[in-house]
Amino acid sequence: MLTMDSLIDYILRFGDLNTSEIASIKASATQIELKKGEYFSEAGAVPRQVGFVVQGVLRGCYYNQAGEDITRCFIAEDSLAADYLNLESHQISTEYIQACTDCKLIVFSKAQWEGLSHTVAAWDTIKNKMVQLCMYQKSRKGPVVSQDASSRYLEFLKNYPDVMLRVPLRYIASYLGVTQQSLSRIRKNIT
Amino acid sequence: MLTMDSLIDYILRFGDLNTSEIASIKASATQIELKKGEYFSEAGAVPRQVGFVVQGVLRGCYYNQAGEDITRCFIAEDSLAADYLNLESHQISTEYIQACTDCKLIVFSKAQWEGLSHTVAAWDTIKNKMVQLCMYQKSRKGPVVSQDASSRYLEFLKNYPDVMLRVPLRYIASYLGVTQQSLSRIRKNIT
DNA sequence: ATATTTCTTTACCAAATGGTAAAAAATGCA
DNA sequence: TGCATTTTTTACCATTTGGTAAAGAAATAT
Repeated sequence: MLTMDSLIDYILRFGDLNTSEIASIKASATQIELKKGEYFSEAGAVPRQVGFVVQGVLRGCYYNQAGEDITRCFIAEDSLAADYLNLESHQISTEYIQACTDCKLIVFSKAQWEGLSHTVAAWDTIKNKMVQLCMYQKSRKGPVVSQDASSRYLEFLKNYPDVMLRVPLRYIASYLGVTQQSLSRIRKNIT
Repeated sequence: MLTMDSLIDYILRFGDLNTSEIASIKASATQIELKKGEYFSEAGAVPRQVGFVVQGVLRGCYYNQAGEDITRCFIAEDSLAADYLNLESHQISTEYIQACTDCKLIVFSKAQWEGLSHTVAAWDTIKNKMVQLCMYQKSRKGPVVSQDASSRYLEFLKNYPDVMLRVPLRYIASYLGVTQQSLSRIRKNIT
């Protein structure tokens, strides 16, 4: 289970684990693959699982009032794909998580994810730190409303240089809050 | 100490407290007042305290690369005024927290805030839940880059109806990512 | 390989927003 | 109250962005 190692490395950034704890984490998880376009989780349902991205890029997205498909965030390697908050609160999720490329994920069911607190001493602390870092990064790396479209695009290139090359431009356009025509124009002017 | 009660009520939303725990929380805190325009915390320094807003409105803000004063968030009654993440990580804060109106706050020094884990059993859990809710609300109630300026303004009115009436329009303008002239025009067109 | 589909760019004009300036209104202070 | 300061509105024009349409490029499937 070599790919599990990237998950363990990730978790070790948030707290220590002994050998048996590492084993129980590995035993709780399963690996899955998603084809480009497939959904990891869907709006309208209570979230049932937490994923860790081993390979590929996903996006969190929803349909706005006008029915447009809006990308709220990108999720690439070495980060969590989950609706953290609605997972704990058992509330219905308001957004989809969709694979932008073929993906490999390590997946925990909700019960497995939360059950780890029985076998991993610091699990609650680790879990909290992970969720907080995810939320923090999203807010810090995300587009800022007070910047104009060009600046938001340049920031995006800095924060997600690899994502840029791997997902369709229209996803990036809605993420940055511009039409794809505008984004195309902006790219032209910058080059 | 009647005003302490609003703080205790707030904390009780995140976990249970017994009588002695309530007493130790009250004993750790002090009350302060801020005049309109005064700063609760400043950029460039490691955050030293956590505040709970009893009365008034504050804003989190920073100067962007062009030197413009940008409001990133509003903090009104019954919420926490703090740079949560840099508080724990001991990192230098990148933004100010400034009183938009005369304010009454209940304040914990960093040592007091963290020391409560010794006297309040569920303190770490409570603290984490509070921080997560704050981050979540900011992301959910904040302006969305994919909406146009009018929609962002209308959303703001829904989410912060009282703040609208208590802070200068220019703070709201930078929060919504428009000039105050544009916001003035938008308000005119809506009425 | 060819056809089909999807994605990206370009063009045109309308609409929204920014920048500068100044007037009007509201607020605070002596 | 009257004066000074701050805040908000209005106006003008330049710039940016959106909407519609279509062409070109790239990816995918047959």
